Amino acid sequence: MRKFLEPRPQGTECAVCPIRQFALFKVVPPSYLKDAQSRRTDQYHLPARRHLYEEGDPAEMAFTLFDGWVMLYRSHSDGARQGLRVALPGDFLGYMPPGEGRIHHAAQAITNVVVCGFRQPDLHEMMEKHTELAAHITRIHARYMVSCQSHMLGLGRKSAEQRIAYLIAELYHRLINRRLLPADSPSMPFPLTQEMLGDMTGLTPVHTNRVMRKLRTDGVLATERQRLTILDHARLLEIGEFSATEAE
Amino acid sequence: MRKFLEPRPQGTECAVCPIRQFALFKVVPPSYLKDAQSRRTDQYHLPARRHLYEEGDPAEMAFTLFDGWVMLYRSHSDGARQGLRVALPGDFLGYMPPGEGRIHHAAQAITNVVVCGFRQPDLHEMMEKHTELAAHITRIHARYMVSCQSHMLGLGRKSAEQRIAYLIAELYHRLINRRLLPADSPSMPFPLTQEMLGDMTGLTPVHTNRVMRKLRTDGVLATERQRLTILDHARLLEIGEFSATEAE
DNA sequence: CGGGTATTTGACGACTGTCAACGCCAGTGG
DNA sequence: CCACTGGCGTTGACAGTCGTCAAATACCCG
Repeated sequence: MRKFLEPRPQGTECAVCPIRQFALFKVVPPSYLKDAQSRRTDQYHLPARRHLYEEGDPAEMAFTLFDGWVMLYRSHSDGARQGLRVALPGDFLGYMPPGEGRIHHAAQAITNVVVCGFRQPDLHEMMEKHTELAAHITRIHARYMVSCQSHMLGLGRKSAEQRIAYLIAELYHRLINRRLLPADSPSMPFPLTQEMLGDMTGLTPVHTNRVMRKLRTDGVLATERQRLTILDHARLLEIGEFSATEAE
Repeated sequence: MRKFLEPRPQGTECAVCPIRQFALFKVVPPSYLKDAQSRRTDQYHLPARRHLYEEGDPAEMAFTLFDGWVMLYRSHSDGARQGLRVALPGDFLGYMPPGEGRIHHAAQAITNVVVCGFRQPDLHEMMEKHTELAAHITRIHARYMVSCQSHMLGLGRKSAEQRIAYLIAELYHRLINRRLLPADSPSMPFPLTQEMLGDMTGLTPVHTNRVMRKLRTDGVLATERQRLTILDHARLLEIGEFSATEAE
């Protein structure tokens, strides 16, 4: 285990998002769970802003995110970051198939984070023994791919306002679908800084701010510290062209 | 088989790119090949500009591309298309894991195309029997994901010129890596219209044209009908920030 | 030769980026 | 308790890349 991953201290639960399901194992029969348990490392804690891994790191470990939010991104030569995905509790990060040496993106903790780590070779071995696991990882990847493609459509063809509205709507519905937020809650935890919002949407922090102001003055949403309230849900979906059926 | 897929007439081989390997099966032991052969449909021919499938189609079939180029894209509400990937011979298209009802992108033939189709349920069944196949599809997906992420970095953070240079360099190196083009060939088949180039890079056809003109007058490349010659390979990679190691 | 498609070019405008400055707030240390 | 500091959010002025609109030219195929 990397040295910056330390056992989680008592009483430091992440307030943002407690997890209630663990994506990697929920479809695996209980008999395999023992195998899995014996191979996984303990839960580890990573403070906000630290990296779980960086671009070019050897692909040693994959992680299930138990608690907290993580941003996956790639860097441009001028230092700008392009966000690839906001990982929420239950997400599976950093997996690479056998033979791939290095990971091509970075993962940075947005909040304090709890992960469960697996060694990649152990995962590959388990996948060979348990086809359900292989099928499940394939399914997870296919879903990521679809959301990745929606994201590409946004980056290439949508306006700044549409991209931001889409991202907020997507996060909101993913939280609800995972039971990390009550289905009727108008407000949600929102630990992203405006700079990170810009990273995800391919915008500069300054322009992100302008768009957020517009969404606020238009009465679409309101922000408090680390929280976001959706005032006009229908309009948010309409602006972002997000349909509630497409969230994972 | 869909009605628009017709058996390929004699003597209509696609001149652009003959295939020499079939990605889906090259790692599957010969004993499984018989199983695969018995399940796949025949080879089918699709003329340029026709769709293999469209957004929202039920996910019945997946395809291995034998010959020709295919563009995968998603559409924006205003009708603009965002290209997701240019599929080359050997690529695997349209696969969805079990339980997914509909495909979320469209696939349009750029050139005349030959594909080999598989019914999705057959694929799912085969994957359960043959873990190598499941692992291989996972590997294919992971690779697609990485190139998808490079594409996102480009859409979000690179200039028009960088995106176009990157795309051309990527296509060139993918053709070479698949032995569809001699390693030292300075020129390549290039059946994309400038409009499709713009679709792939998130630009308008007009601006695509301006960038292509600049690349031409700067002596980086030259175009003839359906062909593209790279005059200054080093500079093309430099502009696009493409490193030859990242092509599939 | 004719009609449709693709490419090319110019003028203009808008969306978004850049640069710079200021305010707010939380945490820190005196 | 208060000054200090650093991070984040906010705002304005200005610039530039890229999109829009329109039209002319070149090219392909029947």
